[in-house]
Amino acid sequence: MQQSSKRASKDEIIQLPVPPLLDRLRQVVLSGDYPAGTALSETILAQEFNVSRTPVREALKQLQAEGLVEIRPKVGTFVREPSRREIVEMFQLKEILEGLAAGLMARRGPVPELTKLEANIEASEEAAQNGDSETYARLVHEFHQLIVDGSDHRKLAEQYRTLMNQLAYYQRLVASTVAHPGRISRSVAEHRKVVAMIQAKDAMGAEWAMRDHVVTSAREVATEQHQANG
Amino acid sequence: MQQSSKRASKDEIIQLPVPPLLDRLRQVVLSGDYPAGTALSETILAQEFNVSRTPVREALKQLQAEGLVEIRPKVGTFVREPSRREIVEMFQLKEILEGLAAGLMARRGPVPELTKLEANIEASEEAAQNGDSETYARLVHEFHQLIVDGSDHRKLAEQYRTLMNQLAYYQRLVASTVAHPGRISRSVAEHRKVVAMIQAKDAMGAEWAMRDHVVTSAREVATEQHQANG
DNA sequence: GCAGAATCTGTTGTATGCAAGTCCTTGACG
DNA sequence: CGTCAAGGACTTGCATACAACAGATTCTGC
Repeated sequence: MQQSSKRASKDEIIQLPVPPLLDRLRQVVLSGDYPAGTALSETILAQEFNVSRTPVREALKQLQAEGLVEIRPKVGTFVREPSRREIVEMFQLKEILEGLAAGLMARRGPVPELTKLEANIEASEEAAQNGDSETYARLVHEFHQLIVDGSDHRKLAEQYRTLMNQLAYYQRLVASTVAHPGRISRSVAEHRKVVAMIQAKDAMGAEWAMRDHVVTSAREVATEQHQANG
Repeated sequence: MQQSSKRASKDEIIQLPVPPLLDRLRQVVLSGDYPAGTALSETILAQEFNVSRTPVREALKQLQAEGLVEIRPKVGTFVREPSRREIVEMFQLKEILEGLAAGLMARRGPVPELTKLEANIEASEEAAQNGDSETYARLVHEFHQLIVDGSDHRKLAEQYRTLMNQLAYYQRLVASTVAHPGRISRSVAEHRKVVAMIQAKDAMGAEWAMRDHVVTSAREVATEQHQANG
């Protein structure tokens, strides 16, 4: 009896009652409520979450390792704003990570994610025709995530997640800017090509189609951003 | 007077007297003195480094994020041993990271690292002819590091470093196994090809030459390992 | 009015105490 | 002899107290 309850707590139910402090703090930073440069006081955060400073401090150090905050010794912790250079670098990493993922997925053959990708493309096309940019943005995000998940590569997925976390605030900025009308159909076509390559088990073709798509998207986003700033 | 000493401490001399605890603890884990699975008691480490448990605890959490140790809640901290699957995954990441680095370096044109690479190859050839496997191993490590440094990509370099840290203990294992006699000359040839592509500013060629080299090396290492175990 | 020094507030960094949990060992019992 | 339960020794997790430092502010002398 005691054993059964213990086993249940070791599976996954233990995480449901209260999410770890680290995740809650990460959500605070990623929520965007605090703009870049905002100071995050350990004391205030501790009161906010009804814990002492010690666990808050440990979590903040983790977030610093993830690149989400910057801890200036003896001064304080601040929400970090990636530099232009860092953003470029992160998109380059995004390119090769997703490229590897697509190639690996092509090698795996028929997996559940492939079916979801096909459904995703159909839904994307429909959203594009209806001009539903919000659903379309969600589907694009889902597409890239399906590629990563379908690669069945844990370390890749982990690095990809931290990378996207660092790009999250930037993504928010560009999400508001509406893409060129022609861009959407071209983007869907690129998605189609990636899926086709995976279906054909053409690993190299899938990798390059994916990388090409990421590069094109990033360039588009950069010009949008440039136009918005200029 | 007091001000001058303070300014000196703000430049770079402050880090020389005593390296940060995190780095010292990382060295402890990477040194290999404690085999995988060894328990690292916070109390003992604290006494060892003449500090309290709190900073030790923070550093250990960082090392867990880096994948070097595993913290089992309420049980203890242990030196982590990557699974076979993780090693395969990390070599795949190594492949695309170094590939990207080589490609970026090709795009950069003449940089100091390129000259060092040429010198490295000559030295490698000499070490190979003399059968000096120890220097050769060191030069191989330097070659890969030069590629990464020459890419001038900070985020890549950072991820590469943590990746190689996780592979460090594994590298130690295979470093003892002597490579096939024919492998060394082939490896040097692959290095030559990478450098040639970079000199020719052929980014794609450099990327693929580098990736091919990494894949070949990894496969060689894997079979060596397999033979040693079987 | 102004330059510079002392002060004061708020922050982080560290040490320590205590509670809670895990695991091993020892003992009792069938 | 085997099995299971209770106890103890060890660990981590958290809360709290204190010291040290950075930055802003105020005060003083001119």
